[in-house]
Amino acid sequence: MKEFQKDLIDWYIKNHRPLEFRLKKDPYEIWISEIMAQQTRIEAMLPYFKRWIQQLPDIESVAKCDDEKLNKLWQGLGYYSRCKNIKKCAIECVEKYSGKLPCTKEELLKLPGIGPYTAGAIASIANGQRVSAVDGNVIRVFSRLYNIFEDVTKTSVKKQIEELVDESLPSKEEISYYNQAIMELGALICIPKNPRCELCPVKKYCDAKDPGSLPYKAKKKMRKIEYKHLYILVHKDKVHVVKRADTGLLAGLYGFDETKPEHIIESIELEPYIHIFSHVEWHMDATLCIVDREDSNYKTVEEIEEHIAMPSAFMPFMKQVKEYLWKK
DNA sequence: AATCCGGGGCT
DNA sequence: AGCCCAGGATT
Repeated sequence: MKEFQKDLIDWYIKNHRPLEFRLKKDPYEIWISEIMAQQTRIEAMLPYFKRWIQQLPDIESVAKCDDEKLNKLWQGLGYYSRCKNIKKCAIECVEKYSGKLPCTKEELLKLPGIGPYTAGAIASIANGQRVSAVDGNVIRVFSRLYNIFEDVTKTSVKKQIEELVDESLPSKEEISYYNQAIMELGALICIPKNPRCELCPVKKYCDAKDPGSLPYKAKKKMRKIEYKHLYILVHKDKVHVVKRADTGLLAGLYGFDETKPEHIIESIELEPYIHIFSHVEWHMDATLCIVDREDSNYKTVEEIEEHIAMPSAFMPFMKQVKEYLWKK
C-alpha cells in the first residue's frame, strides 16, 4: 500500500487544467462530458460539449429531442451509439428518476451507455461517492506505479488494477480530486510516450524501471479493407442522401447511394478517397450522376449542412459535390 | 474473451 | 504507419 495520494492531490490542485464541464459539478453536464470524452481527446470534444449544453440544457430536453438533431450535434465525434444511448438514458431518467440521474455508481451502471468508468466518474466527481473511475489514464499510471507488465487488455489484469485503485481511494472529501488527479497526471505527466518523469509528483513511489514501455498491450489485428463505389445523384441544386441502417457502422447517419441509378444524364468521376476507421478501411471511388428527377430525399447543400448528419468518411465527396454545384 | 464501433492528432 | 485517446455494448 503506497501513500502517494497527498502528493498527487496537492500537485493536482496547483497544476490541473480548468475543465469547464466539471466546474459546476452538475451531474447532467458531468455525464454528457464523460460520454463525449470516451475514446476521445478533451480538446476534440470540448466544442461539441459547449454546443450541446447550449441547445440541450437539461435531461428532459434531451429526452424529447429529435434523433436527427441529436445525430447532427454528434456529427464528427464518432462512436455514434454513444449518442443513441444518451437519449435512451435520458428517457429512462425522466420515466424512472423524475428527470435526474441516480446518485450511486451501482445505480448509474444499470443505465445504457454508462459503464464502470463513467458510472464511477459521475458518482465520485458530481456526488462525492467514494468509488473508483478507472479509465485509460488510470490503467497507465497504475501499471507504471506498480510496474505491472502483464497485458492490460486482458480482463484479469484490468481487474487487478481496479482492485489496486479501490484500495488506494482517499476519504469522501477528497475522492473527486483524487480520481481527477490520477487522470490529469496521465494526461499531462504520465503520458503514453516519453513520460515526463522529472516533473512527476509521485516519482518516489513509482516502481517502473522503463515507464515508457508500460502498459503492455497485445498487438491489434490488421485492419480489413473494403472497397466501395458511391453514386452521388444530383438533380438541379439538390443531392440525394441515403439514411443508413440503424445498426452497424455509422448507424442512422446519412450517406450516398451504392448502386448505379438507371437514368443518368451525365456522369463525372470524383477524386477517390480512403477513409480509415479503427477496424476497417474504406477505399472509395465515387461517380457524380446528374439525373432527371428528384424526390424528398434530395436536399440542397444548405439543408444538408444544417440538418443532415453525415460522417467524416463522406465529407471529401460532399466537398467535391459542393464545388461542382458552386461552379455551375 | 474477442470483436465492433470514429475520428483525429502525435510520433 | 501505428498508437492512443477520461470506454461500452454485443457476440
